[in-house]
Amino acid sequence: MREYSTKPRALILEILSKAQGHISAKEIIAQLKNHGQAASTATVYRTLSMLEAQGVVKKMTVGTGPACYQYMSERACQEHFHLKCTECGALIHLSCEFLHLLENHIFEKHAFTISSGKTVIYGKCAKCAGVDEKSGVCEASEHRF
Amino acid sequence: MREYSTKPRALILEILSKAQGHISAKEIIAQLKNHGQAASTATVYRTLSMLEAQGVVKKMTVGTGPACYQYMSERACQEHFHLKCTECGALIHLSCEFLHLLENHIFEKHAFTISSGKTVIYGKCAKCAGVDEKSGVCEASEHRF
DNA sequence: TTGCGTGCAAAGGTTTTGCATGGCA
DNA sequence: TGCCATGCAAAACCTTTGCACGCAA
Repeated sequence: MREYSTKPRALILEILSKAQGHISAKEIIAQLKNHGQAASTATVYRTLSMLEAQGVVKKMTVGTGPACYQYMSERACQEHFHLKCTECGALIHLSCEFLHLLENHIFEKHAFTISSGKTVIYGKCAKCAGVDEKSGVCEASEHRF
Repeated sequence: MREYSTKPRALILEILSKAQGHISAKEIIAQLKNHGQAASTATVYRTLSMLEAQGVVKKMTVGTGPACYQYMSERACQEHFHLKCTECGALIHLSCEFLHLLENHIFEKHAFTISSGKTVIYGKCAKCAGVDEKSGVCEASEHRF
């Protein structure tokens, strides 16, 4: 069962590796169209499934929505959490040291191993709650979709 | 906007309250058929959506599969967090000071207002992860289903 | 009587699959 | 040349929605 190196696969991998954080199958297909439609829907899903099995990408689902995939580079390996605004639907991608402390606490004191990729924290974002965007600063990378 | 008390709703609530742990919409529909098909698919989804908004049931997704719903027997479930084991399905109710610190941190440093009642933290419980149940103790109330 | 709740069917979006063709090694 | 990969279309799956009718209050 050899594996071939094809054009669609190379493109999909490239898109995944350049993506900020996670990306959905739909977005990958959209980006492919800009490159001249070099892979069909079925190929995208089949390739993603293969890459997931190989551990090259990580699959995560946010709520009931479509699955998202994240390329596992050294940098992207930082586990992160998701904040989802229940009003406007914004998804905030958050890597923050405090959340690692949370994981440690829950593990050490409550013997529960958090799966950050699967966990979504619901609430209201600054806009919808009418709060000043940045009352403070935290050593964290945030990315908003 | 008054609310009516109807037969389908009563049946759906009964099935939810008798379910061990979580139950999917599909399973609810299957059980309804045994009772003589007293509610349609659409009604099940509409009712579940309504109950979720009221905080009577909690919606949770395990992997890519269909959404599952779990009846919240205690009304005080708004003030604490829930840990859901993705392997055995156990739902752990957790009131812990650390989680209040988390809420404060996320609010002050990331301007996001967490809704603890709507948030479900996914991961593996001690049994499924093969970890000693209590390596430490925390000032917290835990309740397992 | 009022207007919410229901059922049916159709549509919606995401993901998978069958089958013939195309392309890497 | 031998297989694997691809494309297309259709299907599978879960969930939502439109619309007319039914029913609780």
